[in-house]
Amino acid sequence: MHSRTPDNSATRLERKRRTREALLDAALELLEDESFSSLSLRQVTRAAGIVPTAFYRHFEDMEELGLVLIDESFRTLRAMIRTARADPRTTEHVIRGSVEILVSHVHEHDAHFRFIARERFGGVAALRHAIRGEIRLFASDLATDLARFPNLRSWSTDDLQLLAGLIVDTMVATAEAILDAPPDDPAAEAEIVATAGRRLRMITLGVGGWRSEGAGVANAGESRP
Amino acid sequence: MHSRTPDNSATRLERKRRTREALLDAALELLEDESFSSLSLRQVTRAAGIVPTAFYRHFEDMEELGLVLIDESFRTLRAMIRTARADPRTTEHVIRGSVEILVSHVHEHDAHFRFIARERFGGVAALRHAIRGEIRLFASDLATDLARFPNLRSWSTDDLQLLAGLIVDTMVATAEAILDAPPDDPAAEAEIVATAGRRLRMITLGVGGWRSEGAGVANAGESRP
DNA sequence: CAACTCAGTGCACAACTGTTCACAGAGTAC
DNA sequence: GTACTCTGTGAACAGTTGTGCACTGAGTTG
Repeated sequence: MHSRTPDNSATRLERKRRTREALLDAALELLEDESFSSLSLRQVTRAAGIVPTAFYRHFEDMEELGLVLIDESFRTLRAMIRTARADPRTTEHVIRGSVEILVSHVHEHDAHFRFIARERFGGVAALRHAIRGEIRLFASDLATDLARFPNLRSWSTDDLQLLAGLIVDTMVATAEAILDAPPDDPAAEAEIVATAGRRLRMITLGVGGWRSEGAGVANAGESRP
Repeated sequence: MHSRTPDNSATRLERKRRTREALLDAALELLEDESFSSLSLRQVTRAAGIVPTAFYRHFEDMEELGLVLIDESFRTLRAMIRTARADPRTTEHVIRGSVEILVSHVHEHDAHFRFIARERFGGVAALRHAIRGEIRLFASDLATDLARFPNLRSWSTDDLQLLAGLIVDTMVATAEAILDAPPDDPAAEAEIVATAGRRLRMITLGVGGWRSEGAGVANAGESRP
């Protein structure tokens, strides 16, 4: 072991990782004011403190950087929901907990969430599709989790997907509302949170009376002609 | 009235109106592929067939053009919903009719809706706020309409707003899903429509068992501490 | 018919964009 | 210690952007 880079081992890769992160951070911050498609490579490198051409040492494209940002964002989101499901007792508990965790995480990673909300239907097709795929996956995960609740155990997977989709959409709308609310206005935010909770409760009330079209009667009006 | 421009009266203003419309149309078409903030004045004028500087004869700004587009879009939306409420018998009728009308109008004015969906959380603050205001107003209108239903007559305005918001959000999500679906794929779209109907039905089922926090018990957990 | 209005033109400018290329110099490998 | 690797540099390119300015010429007006 003559000179196996004894203690400052990752010095080179570490430096690279750091400027890469600087690029991502700079982009994320710039994206609070404008949308991705209008964000230029030069702006990002300028904010990151490197020369434009050095960008290509880390990403082939601005699009590639955008996809990495999406991946980052949903990684935190996934961590969030895992916490929310750690202690699932009743639906009421889950509702209250989910909303709380959603809110706190939106605040903690607000730049990421703002980026996601903005690009969900933004100008860059690749980002749109990536985000849409992640949300779909998210709803799918929720559906399998919902299957564990006693009062939903008899539901068809189709109905569970329906319910999960409705819940996820409500959560997405809530997150978007929080991001759009005036910052440092606890009253406005409290109302959003309260509304989110009531909405979810209203939805779960519908669950009690729900009877699937595909189960009880015939499968009427569904994609099967 | 010696020469009150007898029959070709609006020739001049008409020509102006026409190129103005050409600008708006060109912008709308370009906006199908990219977001507003990345759309340049020159692109629009190029597509409209005029020279860049002539743009200023019609709009002071690109932003002003954007706001006009939003106004246009919601004008058609408003016309739509007026039709949907023309014959309100039962909630079931209203649901089915609303979804149908929404779908047909999204198709008819898909460029407008795509623009709205894209800029709802896009990079330009002025457009975001304008759209958000219009949607809020939309939900408000729906709430007053809901008040006419027998089974909702006893509801508080707060609860009606809640319900209306939930419905509008679901409709918005549906419209966005339709726009994002592969075009000319009737199966995918039929599924979206079916899901929308089922979601709305699930929500209205919740209505039956709903008991307002502010009415029956105390106003628990609301913004009043 | 002469005078005027004004939508659209054409040129110019400085600023910014993405990407190329040869090159520096610190970090690493042997 | 020498040779190599590779992140970041700096100049240069062709292209695009928004906007100012003096203009043309058709449409309108009295």
